[in-house]
Amino acid sequence: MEGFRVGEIARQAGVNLQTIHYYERQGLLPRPPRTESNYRVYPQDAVRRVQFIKRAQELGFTLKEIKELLSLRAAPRAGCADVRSRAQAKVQNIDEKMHTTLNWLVPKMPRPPSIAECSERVVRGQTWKQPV
Amino acid sequence: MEGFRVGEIARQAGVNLQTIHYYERQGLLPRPPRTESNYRVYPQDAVRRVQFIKRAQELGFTLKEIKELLSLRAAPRAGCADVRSRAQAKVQNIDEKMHTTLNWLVPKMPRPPSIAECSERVVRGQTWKQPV
DNA sequence: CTTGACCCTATAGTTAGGTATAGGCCGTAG
DNA sequence: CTACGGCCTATACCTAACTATAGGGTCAAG
Repeated sequence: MEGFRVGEIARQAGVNLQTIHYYERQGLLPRPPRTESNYRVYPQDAVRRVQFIKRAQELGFTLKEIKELLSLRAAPRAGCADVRSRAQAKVQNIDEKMHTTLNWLVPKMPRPPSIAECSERVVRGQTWKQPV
Repeated sequence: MEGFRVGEIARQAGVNLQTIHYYERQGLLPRPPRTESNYRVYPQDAVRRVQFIKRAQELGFTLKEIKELLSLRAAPRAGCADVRSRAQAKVQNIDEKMHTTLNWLVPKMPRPPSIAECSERVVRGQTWKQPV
């Protein structure tokens, strides 16, 4: 009655079953206990962990980096600052790239007030009175 | 005397020479004119285009998406709103993921004021009085 | 007591995005 | 003239991150 089987975890997390196995082999998911018949049994918490991996990945973290983040999170209580600073570094990185990229993309804006303001506005989700 | 050869572009953009060829094959870089002896001759503008590709990639765009962005940018003046909205959508996407990811990462914060504020602070690069 | 949905391991194949290599031409400095 | 660096094409190879397949066990329903 306790726990879920691998297919259920995969379904709930929206990934392929083989992906779960793959993450386990790569050390991203702890090896779960098995039933008598050798089936993996996961806590429902596993779904969130897989979802976290997917999100972090879409933020540009590699699986290797995610593994590190997860091990830091797992650390008793130490490493908290590490996790924060790593996440922060990544975010800052993304932010910088976002700005330079937008600065390059948008100079063809209609009467742009200034390239800086232009990308600033894009970042903030604001629009112009005269879209084109 | 006009233009640069492929090696120079690659060097200036900080990528492998073969990468330039690869981008050309994928339609990300226009086929440049050639010399008598069949050497590619690029405008110095090509460097910025390659750098843009790299930055956009690091923002999570695939080469396929970048190709679209570039073609929109190339459009006479139409498509400007498209470029903006695509960049905007991507940025918003990243932003959302950043928040949910951080929300999951940081719950082990020391006396966190609230999970929401916690991740908010991380995003803003603020720290706590008692880091750990 | 067999069928079907599930699980297991192991291995092979796939896609994106490069990177390296082979075999050969250009062009200039010695 | 020949050595050397740079370029050409074509092809092969590589890594990350899956995804599929083969061959076989489990187990509850009919």
